[in-house]
Amino acid sequence: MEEKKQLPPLPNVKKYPQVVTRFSPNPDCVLHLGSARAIILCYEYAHMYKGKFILRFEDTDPKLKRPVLEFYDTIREDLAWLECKPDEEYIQSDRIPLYYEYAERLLKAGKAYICTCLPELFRKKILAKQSCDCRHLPPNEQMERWQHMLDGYYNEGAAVLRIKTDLDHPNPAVRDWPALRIINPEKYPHPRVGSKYRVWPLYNFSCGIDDHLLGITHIIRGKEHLTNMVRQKYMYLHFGWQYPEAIHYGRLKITGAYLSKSKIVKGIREGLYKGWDDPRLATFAALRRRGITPEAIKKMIIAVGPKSSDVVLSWENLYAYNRKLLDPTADRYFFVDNPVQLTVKQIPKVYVTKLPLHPEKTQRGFREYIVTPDGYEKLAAFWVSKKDLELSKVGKILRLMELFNIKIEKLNPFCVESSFVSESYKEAKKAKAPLIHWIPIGNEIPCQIVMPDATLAEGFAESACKKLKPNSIIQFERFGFVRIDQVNSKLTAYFTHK
RNA sequence: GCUCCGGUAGUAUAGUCCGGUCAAGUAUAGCGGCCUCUCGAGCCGCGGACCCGGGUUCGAAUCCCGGCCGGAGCACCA
Repeated sequence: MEEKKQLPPLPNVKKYPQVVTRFSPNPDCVLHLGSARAIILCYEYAHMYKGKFILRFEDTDPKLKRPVLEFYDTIREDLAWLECKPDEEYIQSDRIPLYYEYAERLLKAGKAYICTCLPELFRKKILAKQSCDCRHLPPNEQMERWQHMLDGYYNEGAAVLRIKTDLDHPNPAVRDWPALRIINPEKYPHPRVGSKYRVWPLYNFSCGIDDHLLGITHIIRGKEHLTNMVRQKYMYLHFGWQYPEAIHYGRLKITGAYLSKSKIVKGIREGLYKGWDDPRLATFAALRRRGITPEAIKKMIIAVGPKSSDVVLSWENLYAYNRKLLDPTADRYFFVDNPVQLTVKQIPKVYVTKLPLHPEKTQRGFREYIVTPDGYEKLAAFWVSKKDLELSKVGKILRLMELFNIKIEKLNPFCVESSFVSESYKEAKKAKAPLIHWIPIGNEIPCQIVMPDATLAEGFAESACKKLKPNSIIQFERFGFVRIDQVNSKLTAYFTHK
């Protein structure tokens, strides 16, 4: 049984009236398993302490990481699917004037400056722990330059607002970091606010301002942001703000899956993947389509916890969590992969078989099939999997599950002949007969199963599957769990796992 | 190269702050058995780990130093 794994306590909870966390994606791509750690940790901690969970879209780069309108919604949907609904939502592109206000405050206080140096020149200076000339200009001149950033006097790339830090800081990356830059609004309009703004905040600025303004008490994000915390702390010092608690967890990977946005986007653009929900991807859309439950993801993430070391999860791990949730609830059906015809002779009577929908929960009901022996030979025909017959030879005894036992008499490539030997299960056991599943010919529906590697398994599902609803997760016995995707004249399902 | 993190069984995690109860717990995977009209589930059992080397100490997975390995950051990205 699965232990009820608890998250370790959050630091300094008592310091704050209420715990507030946030998940802040850039809506430039769909979400994938790599984001699960941020989302679930933030949500779970907020709820653990009866706090607040905020969704904040960080869409302040209309040029390099251009947001896409549809992803705002898919992210909201993914969060809803994960049952991590935010209490509040903010969009940074709506808050640009606010950032300007704080930028001006810093400028006026001499805590920031507008730098018009060539990037290479600035780099050289900062590496040598030297200040550039712009740094010393008085506030009124800085304000003038600031106006020029806003009014278009400076072109894209000509000026940047920098936050003053310690030029002696051992890490050159934190020295006088850039906070706002110019992006040509005509060339790079923002999908939400169009060409309204030409000065856009960089991550450390907008994130730092918002974390304070929204009252975030605990920042939970990937450790790639460790130096960003160091940078932002200088700004907090300038404003006299107190920096929130910060937890930087390690990267989460899963063996064999690409969890990088750029690779996913590239694969889709090149047609390698069929869409955001291609089964080979570890996007939430793909996991959802494959029948991975949000609860399984949640349990796995909570088990992994907020450690700062990287983790490489295996699919088996995720499957194990999922299987535990699915096994008690999934109804059982037969699917014959790669069907081969099997005829059985000498069937003594009409068989009416009731197959339980769940082996341990017969109250869930049954599927019923009638096997009527026909003609002089008292013959009936079935579909069985090629794989099951490949292992048998003439003379071998097999049991058709919940039906009767047969003996193989003739093996042809597309048709196997056999005859009835006995009815009881006990005899099958005594003979150590393999149990195989079957579908009476005439009681089938064509069925296609999309496998995790995007290949197809084709065959027949039993006719009872016609009543299934898309989205339900069932188990095809001896085959694996699948999620029903479409039901029409043909059944389409996605393979979940064994 | 520089600046930071981190290294417990195949995988993940507990323990590391505040040394002994840890010859190291748990889950999953593996193996064996039982059970079951699924190759699913369940039950029982088995094997499997503290990166290396020094030091401190009566005693170190836990503290100190050195090394090795892994990761992250070093963008007018987030």
